Amino acid sequence: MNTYSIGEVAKMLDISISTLRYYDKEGLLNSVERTAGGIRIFKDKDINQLNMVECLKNTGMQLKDIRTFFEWCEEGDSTIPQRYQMFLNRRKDIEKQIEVLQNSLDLVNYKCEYYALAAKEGTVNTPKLQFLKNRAVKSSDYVKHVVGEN
Amino acid sequence: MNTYSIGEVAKMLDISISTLRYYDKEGLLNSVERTAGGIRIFKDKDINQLNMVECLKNTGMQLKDIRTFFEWCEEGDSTIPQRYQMFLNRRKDIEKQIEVLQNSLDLVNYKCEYYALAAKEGTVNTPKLQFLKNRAVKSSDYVKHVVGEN
DNA sequence: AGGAACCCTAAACTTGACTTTAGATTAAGG
DNA sequence: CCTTAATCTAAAGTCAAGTTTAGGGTTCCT
Repeated sequence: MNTYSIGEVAKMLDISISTLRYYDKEGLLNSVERTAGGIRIFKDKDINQLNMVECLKNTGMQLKDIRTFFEWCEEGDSTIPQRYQMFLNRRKDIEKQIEVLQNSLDLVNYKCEYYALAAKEGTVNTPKLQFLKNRAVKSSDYVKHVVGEN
Repeated sequence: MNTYSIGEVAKMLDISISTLRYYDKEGLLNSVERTAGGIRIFKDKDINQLNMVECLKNTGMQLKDIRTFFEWCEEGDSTIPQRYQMFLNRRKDIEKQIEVLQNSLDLVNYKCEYYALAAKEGTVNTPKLQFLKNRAVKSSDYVKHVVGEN
């Protein structure tokens, strides 16, 4: 089993040392060991847990909820239902986020087209842009809803 | 042209009144008019701008950058290149975010399967779960990278 | 044994995006 | 005119997720 200092972990995972210590304080690194002198010794298991933290954080989960999940894991099989429910919720949440982003991407794609043309024409006041706008508005509910003058 | 009070706008867009005032203070509502007595009068143009704010916020943009964009819009055609570049950047950013979320979703989907089975078995210590894990790890680089014990 | 490089904690500070509070003003209806 | 609901501002407070600072300890190498 490999071991790593906090500095090594910071480099490996591209997380700052102070963030790692902060995570520890917040209970996200329950299992890191220490030397007799109090210095943290990270093992592969901890690296793994940190990867999980990053992943859950990416989905918009708060640290305190991630911590709760790890606590459930430590509590053992009795918390399987909670953990299952958490991942079901997470799934719904992520799907919703992707949908929202996809809508924004539709609008942004339209804006890219719009400004590419505006850049070529040197102005925003040209009939070609009206044409573009009409086309976009017909193709997407979200674009129709948000598209403005600029 | 319709006009709306701040309270009406708040209800229509499901944004709190204090948030609207905060946006105004932060320069995101440059064009709202006021009565002689100083009360805000929102027009459709402002509603539109607020929709744009929501959209850009959804993509993770900061208010001050959204404000900069609106300032560019007011400056006129000379800022078309900046605006174009902004939307190109936004597009890249959103695509990256969707990718990250998709990876997390892959892992979460695996976890849902995992815990569905664990819930049925009443425990996490069963050979069936090992089988599931091996299968998942073979199918996705990201799942392989993050999947841990729980 | 001594020094460089690394690590430690506690506590205060930062940032972004709001929300809350307090006290005053305005607008609309009877 | 008077009340009442809605609005206003300025300033302080909140919350999450860190970062920074200050002042010490620990390890490793020679």
